[in-house]
Amino acid sequence: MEKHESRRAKMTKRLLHEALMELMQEKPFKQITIKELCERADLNRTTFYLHYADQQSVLDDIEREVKEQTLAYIQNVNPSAKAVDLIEAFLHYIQKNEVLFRTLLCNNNGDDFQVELIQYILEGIRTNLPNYGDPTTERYVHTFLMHGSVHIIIDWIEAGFDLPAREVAKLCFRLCDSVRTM
Amino acid sequence: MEKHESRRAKMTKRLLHEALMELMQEKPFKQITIKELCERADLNRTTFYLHYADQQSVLDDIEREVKEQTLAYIQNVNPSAKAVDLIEAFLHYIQKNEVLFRTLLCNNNGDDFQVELIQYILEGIRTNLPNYGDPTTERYVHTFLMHGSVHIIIDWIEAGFDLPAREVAKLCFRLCDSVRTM
DNA sequence: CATTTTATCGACAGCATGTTGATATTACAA
DNA sequence: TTGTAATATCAACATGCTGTCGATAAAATG
Repeated sequence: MEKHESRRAKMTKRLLHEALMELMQEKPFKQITIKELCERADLNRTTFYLHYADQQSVLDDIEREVKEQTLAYIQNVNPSAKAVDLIEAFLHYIQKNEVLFRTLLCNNNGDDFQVELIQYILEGIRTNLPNYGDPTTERYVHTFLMHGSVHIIIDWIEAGFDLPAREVAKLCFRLCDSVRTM
Repeated sequence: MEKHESRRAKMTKRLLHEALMELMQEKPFKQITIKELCERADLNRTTFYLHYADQQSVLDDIEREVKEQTLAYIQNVNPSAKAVDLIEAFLHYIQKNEVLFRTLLCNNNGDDFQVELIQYILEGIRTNLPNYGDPTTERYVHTFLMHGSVHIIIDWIEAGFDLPAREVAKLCFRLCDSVRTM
């Protein structure tokens, strides 16, 4: 009775995850009701409450999984690779899971997943940041670089990958570098 | 009968605006109900539906007003001022209306007001952007600079204005400039 | 097979929603 | 000032989603 709590339960959660992702491609997250989510997942509404409190909890769960899987993917890349190569690997991973990332990143669901994910990834990659002596200035520069990079990636997804991943990775790298040597 | 549709109506809308801003300082926008909003504004719920369809419409109205007023303020600054001075004027305006901007900018209400406002303002100010020949690259650089600047400003508000407005303006300007000469 | 977990079902009260019709109040204009 | 149109109020109603309950059925484990 250690793991069999997770035989059917995992399947149920998976059904809810898939149903939510489907619905999020059809309408804004705020408009999705629990009732509707259960109908799509073909589950009784009572069952929902055995696993989640509300829609946001389901989304949180999905986002947590995606973060973990993405980081795992990046870490499997040759760890001696340069920063720009790691960014490129990240972008390739996004391309391979286009619908997933488009759904999660390319609209404002009211949470901070956009920044959280990419910050999570980019901070693992983090190249040396500029050192201005003043920690306040450094904090602002860091904010600037992070959010700038985040939105390049989001725009890239929204534009249907109109540049090769390598070009985007190089551009991000150059932009951050130009600030470092400012 | 041309403008008297707006004598009491304007007041009603103003009450709703104020009530919403109050509530948004107390809880996330998503949790605010129409019923609650009307109670706070001391208005009958039926009256609400004479003016707005839902909470988001009220917020849209507020955001539109703030955009207009902010732009008007910026445009009253000496138009021969340098870009960095216009940015500084913008930041001073934010400081003078701290609660307002903190409420509207410093949480994810699920709309795109953050970017819209600041992009709206900064594009009026727009200093020459780098010219790379390639319009796609230019678009990405523009995205990078805009969102980077937006979030410096948001962080600055959240940090309780821990730098003088002039310093933040200069920092934004320098960061954008370092990219232009990249 | 027996036990525990998980899923289903029907039902329920609670609450916010959006609308309606009747009525009162307000603002403006003649 | 008074009449008229616009607004605001009020009570009421049907509707839909919510969260919870108890009882039951199905499924997984050992």
